[in-house]
Amino acid sequence: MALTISQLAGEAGVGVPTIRYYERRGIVPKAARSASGYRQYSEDAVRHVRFVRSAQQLGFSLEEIQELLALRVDGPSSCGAVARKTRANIAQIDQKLHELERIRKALGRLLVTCETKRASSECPVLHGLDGASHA
Amino acid sequence: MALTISQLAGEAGVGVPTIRYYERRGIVPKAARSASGYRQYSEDAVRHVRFVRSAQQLGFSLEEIQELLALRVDGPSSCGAVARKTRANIAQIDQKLHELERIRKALGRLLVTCETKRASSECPVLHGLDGASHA
DNA sequence: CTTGACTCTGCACCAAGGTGCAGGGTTTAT
DNA sequence: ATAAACCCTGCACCTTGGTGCAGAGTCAAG
Repeated sequence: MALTISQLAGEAGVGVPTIRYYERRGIVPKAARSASGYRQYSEDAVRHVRFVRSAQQLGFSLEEIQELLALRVDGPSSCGAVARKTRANIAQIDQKLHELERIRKALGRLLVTCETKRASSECPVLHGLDGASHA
Repeated sequence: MALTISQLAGEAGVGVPTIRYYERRGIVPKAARSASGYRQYSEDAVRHVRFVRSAQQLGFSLEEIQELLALRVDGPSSCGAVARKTRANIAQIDQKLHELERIRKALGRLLVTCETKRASSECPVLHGLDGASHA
């Protein structure tokens, strides 16, 4: 027996409009319709939407996920392509990690200044920010 | 002598519309005007905009920057408040770091599977994503 | 005194991933 | 049989940090 859109949404952990949005975007195939025009889904659809959410949690954009799904249709022959995309994503994440660490260090330095030079007339954090563009 | 908006933008390393946008948002005070209605800026404005850019680079949103600027007006007495905000930002960044590391590990695991089990009929990356929501 | 570069205002638009609403039809439970 | 809860479509709107454009006025150089 088929699932309604809200059942699918519930199973997959997303909102109802999100499913319709995915369908419009082509991320999920167009659903079959009942006589009265209601969308009907199989268990496969649940797995499909869960796949999308999982990939999103791993930092893939919807556009990238669409590409991954297209590769999946091509079968195991495209495994190498998927691996390549995954490696590219890892590289992107590493870059974000470095950037965040840079920021963290800069903020940490500001805090240390703040605690050691509390007596000065200017707040060292705000003062430090004035010239931080060279960081 | 006063700076024009494009001179300010050039000095501060932003675009001209960005300055007007900051003014609309209240992130930069309303500029004085010449007889013909042109905005006039002092060197202080350059420092002000640079402050905004620096804080942005440190991961503060424009809304947070607005709060920081408001604190600055209150003088050094609010240094503690600034430090508190900075600490909150560091905590937020640490959370992002953990999240990215979690993602990185998951992607790395998928890749390893991909390389060791290449022979299987399903691409392990795509297969792995199906259930990755429990990660 | 004209030409080109600059400025003004207000409005619309962009990414990304949705969310919300109006106005109508359907299904389910009581 | 009727009310609640669900579904449909299409459209507008939200976030954040801007960007682009049209139409009009202004400033500096030649």
